[in-house]
Amino acid sequence: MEILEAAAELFAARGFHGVSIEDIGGAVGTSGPALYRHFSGKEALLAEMLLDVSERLHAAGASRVTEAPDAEGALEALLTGQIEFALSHPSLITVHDRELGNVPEPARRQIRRLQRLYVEEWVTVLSELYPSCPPPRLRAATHAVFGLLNSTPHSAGELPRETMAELLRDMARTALTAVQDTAQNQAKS
Amino acid sequence: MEILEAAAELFAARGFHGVSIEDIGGAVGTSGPALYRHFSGKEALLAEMLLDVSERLHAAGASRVTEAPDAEGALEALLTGQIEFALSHPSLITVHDRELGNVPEPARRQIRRLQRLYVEEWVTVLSELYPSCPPPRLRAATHAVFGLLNSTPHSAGELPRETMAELLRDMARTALTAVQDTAQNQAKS
DNA sequence: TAGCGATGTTAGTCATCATTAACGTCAGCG
DNA sequence: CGCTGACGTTAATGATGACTAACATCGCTA
Repeated sequence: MEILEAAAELFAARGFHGVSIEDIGGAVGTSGPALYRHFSGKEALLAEMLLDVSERLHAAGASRVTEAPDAEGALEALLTGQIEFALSHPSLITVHDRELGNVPEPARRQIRRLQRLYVEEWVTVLSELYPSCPPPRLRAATHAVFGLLNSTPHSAGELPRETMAELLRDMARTALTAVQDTAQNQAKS
Repeated sequence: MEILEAAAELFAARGFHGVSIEDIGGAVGTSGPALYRHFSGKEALLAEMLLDVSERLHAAGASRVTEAPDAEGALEALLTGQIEFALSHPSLITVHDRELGNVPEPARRQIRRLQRLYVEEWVTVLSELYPSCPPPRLRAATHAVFGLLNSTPHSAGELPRETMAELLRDMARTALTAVQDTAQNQAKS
């Protein structure tokens, strides 16, 4: 929906509370209250936006993973999917990890659930690649990789898209090989 | 200052516009307008907060780097400094890269300048380690590493602090070794 | 001890904003 | 033709919130 696109840009730039219904309306050529024909309110709009993102990430991840022949392939698929999304929709990525707190409760739980599932997809794949690594460590590593990949909005335009995608993929893949290096510290404690 | 600490927590949790002057006052035991004895306004408060963070990061980075014997040591110092800061002040980190847009213009430029200087410290050190890498690529890699290190607020409590610090350091260090792998692609294009 | 400067307090004031009301337009279809 | 439902529009309305005013308190020092 065009409205959600525009709202994402605005939310990413100024934050949920920094954007008025008028602003969003203005961005799509209508004025203000027209949006209530499409969304029951500002928070509902945000909820739908985040729900959609979480679903897309989770679903894309799931399908890519089950299609992969082995764990390495699955990781590759997850990386590619996340990078693709992050490069294509930087503002959605930004809003997705900033504004969960502004989603009202029925939807918030569901979004959290999808996010958790998505993280667990990564953790499952990583568990297979690094069986000696305890899951909490893999979870932390996963969040770190998300941070790395989602840095995209901060370095927009520094590099051509394909180059950027490769750089991120290489850095992420390489970073993950470090996850077991100090695993002994974790195991012995 | 206690006020800035409290405000940072609140801004990190709900965003600049999602926090009222009353909220901040309440968090430090006074009520609302008392804050105007210490700051000329809400935006000025944010400006001071971000300016302070940028200065601390930049200054700490600079001093650590000049003390280091070689480029490897300098990178190590930068990593340690950033990780230390990110683990100690997660909400400042969060606010620092979310709310620049809400800082009014005289101060914004200065914060941007400090941020740029800080990034350039990293790029300079990395240039020494990977001379064949063009600076834009190193800049993108630096932002990616920041993203990785600043993932801390998202994985709070998953691991004990020391373990987390080591994991982040190892992942970041390792990720950076990937920066030259595909550098040929960049060089030949 | 009188006065002052720093710091709070409570009660406005004035904007902004989400949301609703009341009122068109108009395409499609009976 | 005339209705209906989708979609917009421009006024309220009612909160909330930043900021200011007017008025304490109180430690300090002349």
